[in-house]
Amino acid sequence: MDDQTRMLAGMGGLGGLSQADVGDPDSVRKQQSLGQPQQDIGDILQQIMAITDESLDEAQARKHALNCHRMKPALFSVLCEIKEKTVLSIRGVQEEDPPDPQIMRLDNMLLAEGVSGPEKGGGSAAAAAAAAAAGGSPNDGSIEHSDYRAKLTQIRQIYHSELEKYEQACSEFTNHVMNLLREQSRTRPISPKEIERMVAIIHRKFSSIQMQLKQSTCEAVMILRSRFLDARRKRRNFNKQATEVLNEYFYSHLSNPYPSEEAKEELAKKCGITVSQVSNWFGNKRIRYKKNIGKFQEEANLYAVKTAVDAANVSAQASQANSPATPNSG
DNA sequence: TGTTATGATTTTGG
DNA sequence: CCAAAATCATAACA
Repeated sequence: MDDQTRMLAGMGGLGGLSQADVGDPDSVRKQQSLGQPQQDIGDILQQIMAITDESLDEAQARKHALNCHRMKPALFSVLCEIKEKTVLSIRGVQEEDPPDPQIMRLDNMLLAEGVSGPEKGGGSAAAAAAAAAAGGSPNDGSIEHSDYRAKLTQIRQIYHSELEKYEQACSEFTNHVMNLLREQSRTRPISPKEIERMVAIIHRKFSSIQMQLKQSTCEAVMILRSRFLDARRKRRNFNKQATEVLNEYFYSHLSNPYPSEEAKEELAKKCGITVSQVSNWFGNKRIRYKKNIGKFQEEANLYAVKTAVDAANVSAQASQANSPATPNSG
């Protein structure tokens, strides 16, 4: 709380309280009568200086007395004027918060990752978009994906609750300070403009804390992302039956091994893999077959006889309807 | 432990 | 945007 006291102390030096001298018609009348006031002011100043030497109780009583002094409003307005001239002109220039590029970047990233954006629906859409952007193909419905989304949701919840806490603390503190200043503005010159400035300072402080939160959230998302990508990179061979189905299709369509979207979907269903995995497989197969036909000759023959056998079986089964004596080989 | 096979990702070209 | 080609990373194997 050192900061707080320092900030509050720093406030004292600025501004004039306009309503203090406007509101009191006495101050005008008193200022007009010369001679007497000069002595009064000297008197007041002397008493103010003397306060520091007195005990707390005495000082308190004296302060109250000074507050009620008939010359107080006049002195007050003079102080305001002086402060206005000396300090405000210097400070008034470098105002207006420049939008921090750092925090803008963090904001954008959190938005892009679906952390700070709209809840649930939009969030998962953004996550899917992020996943799609990370890899060429969206891997639909995989275990890792839902895992990733669950973790992201967790991060989002933590982020939002922390953010809320900070915002609440900020507004509480701001209110506290504002009340304090308003209270003090009765005894020392504090302009509303200055209270505003004070609030801005507090908000800046809190937003720097928020930036830390955003930064660590970003880091967490990045780590999660990289782990997610690593997990996706982990290769698991397709089962034997799946590769068989794929190879069968490939070698029986060797002249044009480009399955249509529907064919891909069917193959995917048969093999228990995704459509993009089917596409990957055919992409890899085409290029690798083309690169070294010799190496795949054996395989090609194998599947050629396989399909031939299948065809034979089919025709056999067809003929079985006519003559049920035909035996099938295993 | 080195090599190959293979699924996934990235880069490139139309 | 799609497919080829290159490349990466790991499973499977010798």
